[in-house]
Amino acid sequence: MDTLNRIKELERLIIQAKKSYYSFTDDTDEQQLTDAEFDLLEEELRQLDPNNVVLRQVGYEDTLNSITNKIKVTHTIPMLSMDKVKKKEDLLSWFNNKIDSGLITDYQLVVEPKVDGVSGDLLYSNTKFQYAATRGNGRIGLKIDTNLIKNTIKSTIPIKGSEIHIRGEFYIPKSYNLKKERDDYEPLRNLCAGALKRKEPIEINKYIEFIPYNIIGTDITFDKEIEKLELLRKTKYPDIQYFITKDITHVWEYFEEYEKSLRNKWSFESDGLVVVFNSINTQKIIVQEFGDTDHHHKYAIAIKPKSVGAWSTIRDVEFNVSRNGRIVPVAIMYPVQIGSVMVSRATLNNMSFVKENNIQLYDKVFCNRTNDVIPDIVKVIHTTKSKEVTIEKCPSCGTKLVEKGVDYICPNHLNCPAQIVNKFLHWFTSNDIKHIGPSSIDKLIHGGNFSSLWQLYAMNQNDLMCVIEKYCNISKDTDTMKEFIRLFEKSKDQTEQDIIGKYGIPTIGIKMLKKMNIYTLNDLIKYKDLSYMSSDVAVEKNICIWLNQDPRNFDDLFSLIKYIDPKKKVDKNIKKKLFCITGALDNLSRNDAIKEIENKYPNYEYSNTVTKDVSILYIGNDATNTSKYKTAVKYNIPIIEYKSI
DNA sequence: TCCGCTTGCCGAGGAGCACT
DNA sequence: AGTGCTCCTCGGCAAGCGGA
Repeated sequence: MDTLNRIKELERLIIQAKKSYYSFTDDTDEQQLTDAEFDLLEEELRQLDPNNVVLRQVGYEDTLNSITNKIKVTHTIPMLSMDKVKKKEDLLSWFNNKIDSGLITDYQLVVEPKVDGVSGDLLYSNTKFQYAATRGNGRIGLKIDTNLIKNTIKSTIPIKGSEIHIRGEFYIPKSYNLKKERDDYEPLRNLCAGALKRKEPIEINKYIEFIPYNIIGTDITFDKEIEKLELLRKTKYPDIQYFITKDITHVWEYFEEYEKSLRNKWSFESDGLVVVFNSINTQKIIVQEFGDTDHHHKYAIAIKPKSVGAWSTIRDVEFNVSRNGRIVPVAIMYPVQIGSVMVSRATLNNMSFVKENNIQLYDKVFCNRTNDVIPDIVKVIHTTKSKEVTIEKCPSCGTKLVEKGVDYICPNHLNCPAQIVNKFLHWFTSNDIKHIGPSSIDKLIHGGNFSSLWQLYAMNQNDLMCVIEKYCNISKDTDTMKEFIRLFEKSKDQTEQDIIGKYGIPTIGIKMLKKMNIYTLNDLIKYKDLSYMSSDVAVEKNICIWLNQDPRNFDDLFSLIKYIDPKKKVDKNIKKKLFCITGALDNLSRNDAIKEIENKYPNYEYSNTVTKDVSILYIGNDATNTSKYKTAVKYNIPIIEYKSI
């Protein structure tokens, strides 16, 4: 068998093994591979084809979505988005801010179009095409079926290197629309995104083009940004026209030229210009000196044109209830065409926003789409019919609303159906559990009388499937059900910290927990102490409020963790935390108590004595006179009654 | 500036359902 | 068994607000 066939064979075996590992059929005919056998297959494939897509998939479980047949791909270098400016002075301050640091000697800037399409990453290995992937969330994208865009993809490029990533934009040229009447113009970006998701190509797929703007690869380095663009010309993909200057004011003049005429001349739709320092060394200096944010580099910026808008009238105001009870007003407008889409809704953020901007029902409003995406009301004119927007009761449960900061809040946090639905939804989305959306959750909660997430985790798999089948209209034998169950099971495999972070305590996400060194419920409960109500640290106060608001808050999270039982999954990076015990415990020996705690909290370790390093002191009866207790008080170490765990 | 939280429109396709 | 309609969900493009 030749190498190529063996590679195909290995791909097939590995994918199949991953699939059967995660399917829940009783298909005993199929022989299951042992882990070792599986590893051997992977190793062999790695030898033959180090960059094979099958090896790059995110863990076994994310390999293949059985419904869409999409494979996840990790971007080892994230595909970041870009910071934006709209005004000349903002562009100047971005530039001057860098120059004023005194570290930059090369002022050259490269200006290029920001093509409005779907971002993509093409991987080439030793000149041969391997795969194309979407940007996804910047870190994990989806593989694109390149059968859909056979004409678009060049199978080889004359650039050597074992791993060459070509980054650019998939787009449909404007000429596609120009053949039509203006009223029939189609939204090209959406159309392109849709076409890339198809199972079978259609006519429109032939129009899709790819224009590269960045190249990242092993064994290649550049001194200048434009060297990348010049090298990319060799790929025979369409090339980006760029403008180069040392003078930032010329950049703005070029932008004005862009708005006036260039934009119309180009064959693709664009949503602004990209400005980047030409010298790669300068880029590096900026990264070192100014860092990166989560989303973008600071050595590049996008200049965005004013967004287009249109007039409409608010015909209604809808009130959404968020998972934390915040009331969010949304303007419902008579549908109006903006660009190539119809807009009928725009958020009004909160009731203070409505009042401060004097927005009323039946007002005439000018609606933008910020950066041509999100509808946004920017001008308001009252009419004779205009009427003040008011709300007193929760639209979901009827509870009287209370004012809190800029928001109106429904205080019925535990029983308000809308809040429960959104809590479920937040958990499902943050855990990447798919196929159960708002509507299904609504039916689950109303029909099935569910009110807490732990109730789902307390069920066995078959009962869960029955419930989902009954209330969410998904039959047991469908791919959707299998995929849902797979993802649901996967959600059990995470640390206690992950669970707390995703659970949705107001203002507390995973990053915040890490910052605060909260790993477990044990770390969390210490904030129940009412002294944190006056804490200067807002998040401490928030946790304190949440814990004391209603004891059922904690009980609910506690039950969820109990049923998920995350003790198997311990983050190895966590330094063990020390705990100590003092005082007599009812019906329990000291040793049993230690075992119990260590079992429950695998990152906790018993310490004989109370030192500064001890994180928690558990106390039993009559413990307040012990020296351990006094030392703990002295060092400000949290003291918790053993009973409370 | 970071983090959490909230918002909209579009096309593709899975799945249920009523009807032939 | 096949067809068309409808509901639902996903993933593509994202930004703005508020608090610290």
